[in-house]
Amino acid sequence: MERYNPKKIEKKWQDRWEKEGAFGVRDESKKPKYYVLDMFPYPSGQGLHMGHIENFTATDILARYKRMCGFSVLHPMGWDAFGLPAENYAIKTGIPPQETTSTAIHNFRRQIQAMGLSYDWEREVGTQTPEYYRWTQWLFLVLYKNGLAYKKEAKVNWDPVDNTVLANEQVLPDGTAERSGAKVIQKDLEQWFFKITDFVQELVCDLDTVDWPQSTVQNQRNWIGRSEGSEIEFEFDGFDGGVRVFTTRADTLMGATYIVFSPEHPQLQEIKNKIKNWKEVESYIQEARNKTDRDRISEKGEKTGVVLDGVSVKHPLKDETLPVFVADFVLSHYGTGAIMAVPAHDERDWEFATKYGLNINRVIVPEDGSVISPDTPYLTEGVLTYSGEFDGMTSAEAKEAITKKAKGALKVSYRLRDWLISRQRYWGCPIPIVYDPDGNPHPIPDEHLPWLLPDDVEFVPHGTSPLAQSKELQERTERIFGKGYRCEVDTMDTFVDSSWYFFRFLDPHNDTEFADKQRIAHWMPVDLYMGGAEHTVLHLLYARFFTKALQTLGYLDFGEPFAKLRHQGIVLGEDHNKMSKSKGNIVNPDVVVDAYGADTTRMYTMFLGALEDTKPWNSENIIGVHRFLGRVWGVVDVFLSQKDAQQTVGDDVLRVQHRAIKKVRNDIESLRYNTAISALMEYVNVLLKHPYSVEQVRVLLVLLAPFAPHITEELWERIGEKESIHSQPFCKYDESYLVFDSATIVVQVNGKVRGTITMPLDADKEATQQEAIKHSNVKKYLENKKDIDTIFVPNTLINFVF
RNA sequence: GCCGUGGUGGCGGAAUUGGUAUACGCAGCGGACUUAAAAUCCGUGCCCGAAAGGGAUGGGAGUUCGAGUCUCCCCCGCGGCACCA
Repeated sequence: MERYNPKKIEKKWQDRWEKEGAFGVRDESKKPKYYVLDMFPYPSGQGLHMGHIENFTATDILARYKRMCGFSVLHPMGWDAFGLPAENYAIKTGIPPQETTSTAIHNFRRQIQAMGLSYDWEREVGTQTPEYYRWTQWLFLVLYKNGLAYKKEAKVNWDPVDNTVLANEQVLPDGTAERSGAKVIQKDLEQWFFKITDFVQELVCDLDTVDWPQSTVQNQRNWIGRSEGSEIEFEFDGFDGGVRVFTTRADTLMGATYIVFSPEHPQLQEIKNKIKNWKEVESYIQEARNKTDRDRISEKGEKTGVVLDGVSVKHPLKDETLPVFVADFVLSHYGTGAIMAVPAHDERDWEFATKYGLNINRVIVPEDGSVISPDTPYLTEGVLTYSGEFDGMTSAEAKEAITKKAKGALKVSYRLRDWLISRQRYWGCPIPIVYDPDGNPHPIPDEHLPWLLPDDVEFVPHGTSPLAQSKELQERTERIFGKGYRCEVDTMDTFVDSSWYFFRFLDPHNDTEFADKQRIAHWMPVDLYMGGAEHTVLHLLYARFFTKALQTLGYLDFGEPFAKLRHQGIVLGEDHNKMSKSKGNIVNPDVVVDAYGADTTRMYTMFLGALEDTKPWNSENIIGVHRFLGRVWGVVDVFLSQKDAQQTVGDDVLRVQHRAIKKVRNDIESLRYNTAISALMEYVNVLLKHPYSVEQVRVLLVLLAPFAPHITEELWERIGEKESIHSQPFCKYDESYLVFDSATIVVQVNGKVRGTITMPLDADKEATQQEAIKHSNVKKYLENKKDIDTIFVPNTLINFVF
């Protein structure tokens, strides 16, 4: 038989699998289901990167394994195809995004097929197709009709380079846009929002019910930012009404010395005739409005504010009045938009109080009675002092007691805000809303969906949405709805497209529903979802929100879409840095596949290290996996040439064989592919040194099939099998081969290893001890020793201690 | 600053409940085959030491007969959040 040459076999099998539709779902009803899903890629012009290869290979191994274990496996692939890069490219070159996207998708599909990935191509979806976005629009309208999508004027993040509004999530901590890198500015615009905050409780609680990486759950929690506290009212002194504040430290109420409004607080307008210095206050508010949240902080931490002249409030539990300020360090969108300041126990309030010469009343001391510095705020909880009847209480006790006494209420606040989905861009899903001549919004009726994206637009941005220039769109709108109607010209954030695609895969060609109810009931939730950790906040939060919204509206009977989630780690360049064009360390999958074949590329990517770890690529190490496949080829070659000779297979070989089966099974189930591959290597190393027969060859090929689908299919055929190896049942192990009749026991003296002995299985302490002291290297340490204790662990270890 | 996560040979990395640290692979070294090279195969393989032995899992302490694994303190890397009261 000739040498192993992947070029000669991989294409052959890929073509055959495609022709036979080998990986479509069959037998949906009889077998247990398994839905294994990849985060679908944005089809960029660069083609697949190593992260995709790692991601897709990992799920492919599991999909193939589950099929062999008798599951009906749903394993689809699609394209998150709307988005800025294609549009920006169009602005530069004039080539329409439709064209570049279609080219990119072709290239992605070619690369994916060259990897031998077992997707069900019948179910391919692309978010940019009218068949798909028709249902994105339907989803928008469902939310709209149920009050979960609304339009309001809002201060929004405006990206002056991409000429679009951004979600908070798309603005980096330094105040620049994630995409363009431009400094984001503030602008007041009418925008569409989804009411994700309606589901905030479930979004937090249900995190307890999913099998997700700890860090991802934690990131979601951080983002949602739940905190328990109290709402307490401070009445105005001399006129009706009061200021409600939110605090998590009600225990410090007796130390509150002033009140601060955020500049956007609506109550300021209501009481403006009481404010003697309104002019000054108003100009401060105006100034603050022009700043981003980021700007407000980054001014070297220096806090600014203006006192409200003529306004003060009564302390709810003390006979005191407190001054009131407006200051932009207080956020309008969190809590009640106003705070009680306790400078003795809050860094920000301390800073502000120091600057403006305000009172600082310490009311908490450490529980252990230690002395604290008078020059800094004391931030930790402790015991109350100077708090009248509450003195001596701990912070925890006082929070409730003080809230009650002050006629406040316990309250939970969240950091999460509603999701702004309007984008002033072309290459996205049109928002299916028309405005009548009076400017009132109306949903576009179902019969006009999909509401098509026009193609008579220029791509160069003008600061308005590109759709506004489309003659066809305006004519269409007036033809259908009447003279004077105009339609919404913003498109949706592409995260909307990608937040429900996992439903569409269940029923991609359905033109009456987003997906058939029975199919949803059958396949959901996703059993394993795999993708990059960069989506731990946005995509996953939005997908969970949609699922919960659809559940509430009766379309689903579950609230969490992804039962189990895992992230593949980042594949670094050979220099241990993140792959990037500028570093010139990008490993191109096409080049690797061309050099070694898909099977080697798949296996090496999995052999790099633990799936979830960040690990560097190494172009020298890959040869090891390639050699391994060459040896597998050799094992079969030897078998074929000696087929007629009678081979006696030793028990040692059988034991290794069954151990390998068990290890490979367990490791695949727990996604530890690197060690599964090691086990296969050990098995092959043993076969190369001992006689084996057809059984060992079959086991080897079946175990290896999920990892290296081409070579195993080829060799399976060569040993005379007629059916595809990928429809064979996966190997089972026989426990009796894993039980040994003797055990190697480690002999230690004072905890140091001095030798090993072999004992019958389950030998008792007495027998083991007697055998151990005969060991020459042990004997010399035990001579002339008295009071020897013996620690004995059956079948494992004996330790002499003195 | 807060939350999470990680630190093991020259390199990538293994190590069920605490029980022979370094599996598997790369590179290295020695050898076989070959006119030669490539490819392939066999052997070797943490450090110090001639050996006996001793020392090693970021650093330091502790629990234990026994610690990569458990506890505490510190250092460093990575990810997230950060004026959220």
